[in-house]
Amino acid sequence: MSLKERKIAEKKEEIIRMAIHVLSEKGYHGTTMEEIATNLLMTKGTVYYYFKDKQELLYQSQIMLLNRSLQQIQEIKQQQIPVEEKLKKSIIAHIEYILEERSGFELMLKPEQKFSSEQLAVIFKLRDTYGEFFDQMITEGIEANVFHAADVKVVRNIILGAMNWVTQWYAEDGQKSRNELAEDIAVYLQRILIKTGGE
Amino acid sequence: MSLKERKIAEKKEEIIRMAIHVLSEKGYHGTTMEEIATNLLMTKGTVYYYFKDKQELLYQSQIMLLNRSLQQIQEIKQQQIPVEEKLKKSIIAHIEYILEERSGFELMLKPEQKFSSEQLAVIFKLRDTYGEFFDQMITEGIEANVFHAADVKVVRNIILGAMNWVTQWYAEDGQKSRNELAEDIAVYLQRILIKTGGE
Amino acid sequence: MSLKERKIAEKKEEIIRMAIHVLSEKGYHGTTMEEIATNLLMTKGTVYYYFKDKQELLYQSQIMLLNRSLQQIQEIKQQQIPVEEKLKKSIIAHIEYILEERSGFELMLKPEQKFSSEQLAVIFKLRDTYGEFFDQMITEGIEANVFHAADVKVVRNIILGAMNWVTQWYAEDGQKSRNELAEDIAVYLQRILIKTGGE
Amino acid sequence: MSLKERKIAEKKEEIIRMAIHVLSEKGYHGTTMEEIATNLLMTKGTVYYYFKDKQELLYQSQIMLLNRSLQQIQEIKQQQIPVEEKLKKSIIAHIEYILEERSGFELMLKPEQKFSSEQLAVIFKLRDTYGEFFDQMITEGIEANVFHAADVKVVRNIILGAMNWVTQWYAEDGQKSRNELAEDIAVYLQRILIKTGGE
DNA sequence: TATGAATGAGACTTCATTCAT
DNA sequence: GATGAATGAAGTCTCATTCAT
Repeated sequence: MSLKERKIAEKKEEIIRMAIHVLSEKGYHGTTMEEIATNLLMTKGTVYYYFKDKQELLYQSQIMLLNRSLQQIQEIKQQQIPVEEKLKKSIIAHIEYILEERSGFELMLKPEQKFSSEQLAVIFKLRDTYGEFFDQMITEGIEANVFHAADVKVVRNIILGAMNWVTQWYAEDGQKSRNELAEDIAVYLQRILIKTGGE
Repeated sequence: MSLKERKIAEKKEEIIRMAIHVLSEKGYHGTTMEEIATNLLMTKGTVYYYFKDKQELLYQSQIMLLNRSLQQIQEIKQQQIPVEEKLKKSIIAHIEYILEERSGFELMLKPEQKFSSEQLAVIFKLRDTYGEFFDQMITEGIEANVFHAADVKVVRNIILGAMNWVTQWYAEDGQKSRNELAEDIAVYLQRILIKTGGE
Repeated sequence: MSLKERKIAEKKEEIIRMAIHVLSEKGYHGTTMEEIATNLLMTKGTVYYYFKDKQELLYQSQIMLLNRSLQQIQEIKQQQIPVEEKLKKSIIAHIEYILEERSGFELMLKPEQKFSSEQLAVIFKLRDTYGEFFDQMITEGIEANVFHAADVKVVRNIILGAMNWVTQWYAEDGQKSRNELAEDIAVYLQRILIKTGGE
Repeated sequence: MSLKERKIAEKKEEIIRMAIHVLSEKGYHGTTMEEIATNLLMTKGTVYYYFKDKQELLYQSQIMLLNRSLQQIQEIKQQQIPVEEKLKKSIIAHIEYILEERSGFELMLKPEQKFSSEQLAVIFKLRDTYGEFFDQMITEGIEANVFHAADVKVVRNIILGAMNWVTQWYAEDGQKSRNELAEDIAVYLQRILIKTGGE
């Protein structure tokens, strides 16, 4: 039984991965069940066997993306390192992940148009939780007197925007590797927060 | 003749404005010719009289948005004020404009999917020009010894990302007005560049 | 304008007539938009231009059938003839109409499964009104001392059932014409109600 | 072996009963193999193990319904009671049965659309036999000088129609129990046939 | 200029049916 | 005997687009 369930879970994940992939290239409306299926060498019918409709599949895709992000940042949070270090690691992890999946945007945009209200509630909850991790790090830094920021939420969203935007301009063939780029951006973004000597 | 042409131009602009509006709410695929037309109290046929197809209409919309942005920043560039001031004004103008139109994203994303290669060439040209304005300001600041940045292009894109992302999280009902928000963000983003005393 | 509206109304009616026709042969689920369209030498798209969806088209079909029936019986009601005569005429008209359209049943069955609650409300209202015409005739006959019946509603439904069932067994090739058959049935059904001498 | 066969027969009957049940609520096209199976806590595959296809299953359902009806009326026929009494009992039995199963209609309607010609031959044979029972009772009554009717077949079909229609209007919550209703209808329908004093 | 009827391609979805296990 | 994963045909519906008026 557990074996069978795992098989199903695997198949579902396989489909979700493909959905995320197509999604990242074609966008929500441009993604068709046909294309997802064909890429996996199955028929539409099979996809519908595992997911009741397109919305459900894309919702699950979004959930998987969000959960993975949350897991990453949660691990970083538990490490015994200075808060500046945590923030830096979080930024790097986020950028590397988003470049890996290349699908950050399509699903983030106008989710109200795409999902049901129950689905939205879950999605917003996860997003909030993720955002709050950043808030906590920033607040912690302020309390430790290494950061300064009048409006934590604004700073958090500046950081998120700068990170998410990366998929729109980073060219794989560029001079910098993903990791180098992520490191650089982390450094620049830290400058917004870090307190400097004189102050 | 010139009068007739102006009339046509006006009609086109009217349609483009509505297209931008619908686009900002429904996204590229979600925007239908029908809806654009109905909102303007005309029929689809009329829209097709002025624009040969949907792609052309949305392309013109994108062009209009980009040109207006360019105009704004060009005006700022010509002002006789310190470079920090110019950058700040540019950031504020960009954010206010993007919040005004709320359509920055849909068209910015994955333009390869939406436009023909000729159209893309024009779009990328305009985007580049816009980006270069920021690059120039940053470079100018570095030369004037008020900014510091190892990789101008990365910093430019951090700034663009942070600004564009605003549409995704700014709530009109919030405590801050658009202008206040724009000012705040401008201040935070400057921190990335501004050289501080000790250095 | 009125001309244009009439044109639309005509087209709609043409489609409705065909819908009723196909419906009477294939049943609700068996009726496809494709078949309705093809029979009319148009494409599905055209049908959808006039009716927003299948449900709406079949609902309009039902409404048309009911309204025509109501009109018939209303005309009979206003005639200055004895109540027995009215009932007889109503029965004959009903049977001839139902044999003409051959679609009485499919739409009458389980309407709850087919229509929205607003649509159902209208349908039930019309059905009730129609049934009440029969009730009124029966009651009138009782008051005039020519009919007798303890439970008017039961008798009404016996009559309706007997009439509607005709489509299930009447063979066009039979010895009796539609009119003869209708007359016969009317006579038999009257026996249920007519008071006989001795009583 | 006989045990095994009985087991199979039982399973088949179980499935048929559920098919009849679902059918009565959803209609022919609305009934899915999936729903029948799920309601029985089995899978579609199992249903297909016992019935080669949907048509076969629904055909068997129809046969079962018809055979049960036939059995009932056959028992009544053999009773040593006056013919009026037999007819009355037959009517009551029919109505009670049809209200019990609530599925009389869906399968009776347009069987040509649902079954193969071999299947149809059997169904029509059974229906005819059933109808003839009524014919025989009517004829018997005429010969016994208690009934009068010029066209037996028409009267038979009036009776069948009135009875079958009951499912369309009888409300379980009504003032009358099923039995009371059946009795009432039987009385009214008898009026069509019974000879009155003067004649 | 403007309309709106008509089209057709393509997307989503359902479901009877098969088949290997 | 029973299962359930997989399929494919068919149906509903949307929408960009055309064209005669």
